[in-house]
Amino acid sequence: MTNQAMEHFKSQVFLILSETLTGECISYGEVAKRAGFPGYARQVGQLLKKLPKDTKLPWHRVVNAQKRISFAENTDAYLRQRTKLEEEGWLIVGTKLTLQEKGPLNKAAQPY
DNA sequence: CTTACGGCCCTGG
DNA sequence: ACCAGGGCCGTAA
Repeated sequence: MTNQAMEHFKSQVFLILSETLTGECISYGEVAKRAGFPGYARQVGQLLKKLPKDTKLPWHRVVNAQKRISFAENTDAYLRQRTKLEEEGWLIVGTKLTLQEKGPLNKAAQPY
């Protein structure tokens, strides 16, 4: 991939990210696909990894294709993501943690 | 439910 | 040029 393509890819990823709303979640592969680079899921991960910790982008809304957080449970990165997702209405369960099945909330953000 | 494998494609040593 | 290692993915057992 040329540098220019990378730049494009990068900006597309950030754009897509900025467009994912509260209560939604998207997979790495899906982001790559929408960005016009199917198969570049791992690159998406690498980009997110470099985001400044004070970023406004909702990096936590990106999970793997199995709807699981892609961090080991013991890590703090895992904890940060989990906390954020729970704040947005997601239910995270089990030792291996799974995200709630029913897609984007739409009307779900409100607890009751 | 779980692990194992092959394929994926950039980074950094 | 080589190689190892990732915020991955799909399939198969």
